Amino acid sequence: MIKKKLSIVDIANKLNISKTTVSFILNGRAREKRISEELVERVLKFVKEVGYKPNSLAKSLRTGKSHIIGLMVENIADPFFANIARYIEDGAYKNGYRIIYCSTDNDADKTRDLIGMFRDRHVDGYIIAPPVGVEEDIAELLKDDLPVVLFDRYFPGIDCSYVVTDNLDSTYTATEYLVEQGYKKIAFITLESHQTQMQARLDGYKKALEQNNLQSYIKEVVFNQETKYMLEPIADFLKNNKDLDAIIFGTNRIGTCGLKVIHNMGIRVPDDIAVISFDDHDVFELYSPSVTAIAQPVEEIAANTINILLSKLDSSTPNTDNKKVTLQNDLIYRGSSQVNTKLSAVK
Amino acid sequence: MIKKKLSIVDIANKLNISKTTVSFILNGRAREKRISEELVERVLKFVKEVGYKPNSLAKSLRTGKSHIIGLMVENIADPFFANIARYIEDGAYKNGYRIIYCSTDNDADKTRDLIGMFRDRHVDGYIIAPPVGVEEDIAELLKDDLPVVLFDRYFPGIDCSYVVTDNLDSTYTATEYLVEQGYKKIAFITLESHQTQMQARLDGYKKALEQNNLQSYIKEVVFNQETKYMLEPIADFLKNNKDLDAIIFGTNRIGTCGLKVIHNMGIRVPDDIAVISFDDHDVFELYSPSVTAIAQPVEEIAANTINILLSKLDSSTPNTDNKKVTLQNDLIYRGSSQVNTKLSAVK
DNA sequence: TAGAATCAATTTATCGATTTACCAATAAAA
DNA sequence: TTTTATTGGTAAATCGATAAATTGATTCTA
Repeated sequence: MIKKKLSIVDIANKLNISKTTVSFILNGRAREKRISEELVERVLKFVKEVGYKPNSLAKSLRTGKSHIIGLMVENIADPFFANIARYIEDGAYKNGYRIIYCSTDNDADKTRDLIGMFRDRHVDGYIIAPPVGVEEDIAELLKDDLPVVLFDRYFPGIDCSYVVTDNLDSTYTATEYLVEQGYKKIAFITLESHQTQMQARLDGYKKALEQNNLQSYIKEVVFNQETKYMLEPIADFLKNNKDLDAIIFGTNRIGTCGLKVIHNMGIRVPDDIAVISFDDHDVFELYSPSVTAIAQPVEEIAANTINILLSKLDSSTPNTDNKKVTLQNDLIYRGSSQVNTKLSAVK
Repeated sequence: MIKKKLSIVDIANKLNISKTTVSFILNGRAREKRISEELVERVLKFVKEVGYKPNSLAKSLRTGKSHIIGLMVENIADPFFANIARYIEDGAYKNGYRIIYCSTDNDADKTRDLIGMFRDRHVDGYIIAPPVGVEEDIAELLKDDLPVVLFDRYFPGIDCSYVVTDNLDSTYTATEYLVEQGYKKIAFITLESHQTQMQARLDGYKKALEQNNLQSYIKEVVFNQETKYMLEPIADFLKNNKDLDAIIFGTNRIGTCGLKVIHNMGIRVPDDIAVISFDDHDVFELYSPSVTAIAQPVEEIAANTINILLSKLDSSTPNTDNKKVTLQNDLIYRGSSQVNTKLSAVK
């Protein structure tokens, strides 16, 4: 007894009226089209009764709007992106939009392919944490007047809305903080990457060291999904630089990997070595003693991103300039009695 | 110079042939429809040249297939679900399917709404970690012959494919393990939930205690997105049960929350209290000393789930019976020299 | 009183594909 | 010679919605 799905034509036939009338009523254009109250009610009642729902594919084909937002993150399994995905989902959902997501793995070719797939599915808007190498593809989207918001990183040469954090200032402040505490041999262990946010983090570190005439110790690790392949190079680096007294990790992933190495090598934090990591994570809070972290305002990032996109999608708002938002990170001091401080206040 | 997207009609016109012919050629039905080699080549060449891609909305409307899979998890920000989402995405992607996801928050009403939304978007298949209360909605999907695979939990009364893990055996073995070590006052702190997997975890704990004539200490915490609201009840429970010598946590979330409380209260693990948590997490590995965990085979769960769904979607495979898979969890012994063991080997 | 405006819908076109049904010309079979 | 098959396609129907153009009846205006 499979009840075939009803179409608008079925509704119209059952009520002996035209499907257009039904369409107008269902789209709230009854008054505008001067359709009698009585008929409106009759239709609405019947529609509710039989549980009719318009086929959104057909609707999308005709209107060109899919009410779907394409979300491209580096890796949905990464807690930073997973959390952002959740907040974005909530914001979108409340406004009648759905999310179709995918992970780019920072692979430009894969990303290009995914953008193409989003395009031919006619997503209404794009939220992208873009890998290096897709500048032209983003530019293409913009040229075709499609709503795009980048986050986490951006392309300096492209005029596009984005939401990022003050990466450079954060690592600068964190490094300065370590210097003030008397640390001299401070390493920066990060992922090998040419993305703006990763470069900025590195630059902040370099800037602080230069200003203090300290030597830099930089290790760039190649990303790998398999944790063991990330542990080895970190372990090697630490073995070859036994005199380090502090480390800053460039991402949460490298930070947890680094802690595993430190843990395995029996190095004590902060007695043997001080540690600060970019991105906050339960691990940093629970590690003994807990680890100071540069916490990105995940909820704010997501809220800004989705709101900018929604306002672009809202045809009633005039097509204003692209919004470029830089949010402040929180340096969460741990392992001492200090109070957390907005980085601005530290500067 | 925005180039309007080409349609199949444009292609046909430019080549002075019928759109039907173009369609046949593009869908690989040229031979079947006896279209000349020469024309096939001419069309394919031209299509590639102008970069024409069929509008997948129109295609979906006509064929009824969207090549989209709907994925409903409890919360995409939870590392367990985020990881599964990632593996499922990969499996789907390789087979030409895309994922549209949403978080149910274990809310039956929200889930019902989301199922409805997936339906009218004509997703080809459903992957759902269902909350209690949507039995009828799942049954409805099945009645309409839509491909559904549940995971993480299932409904005993409904004949539907699912992939779960041996929750009962896992907590049973974990509890037995603690008893063998000489622990007597073992608590089970879990989320308040009537889902099958949570009940099974609780049952495993109870079973082991009963067999050993030990008293049970059970605390069920109400889930809350805000961490602080989960810390309080756990802290209260621990304060009121100061003589506990071991705790088993029912999920990774409650486990990390529990560790935070333990950490804050200055309780030492395992000197003051032994800890085992369901689900593995970096936190458990890095906590000092590290925490024994019941690791669910995330990749296997995802692989089984997506494969079962894909085989349902593959019309060439006959519509076989529903597959009901129970995978084994890994008890990862930490904080001692023991080797990890498949639970089966322990039994 | 002819023409315009209003009312309350309806008819028809359209979005961009797939699919069914058909066709004209030639070759092979009966 | 008539019938049937094969070749190489095409025209039209269809999926389920929205949008534009149209309609016939009534009422208002000059």
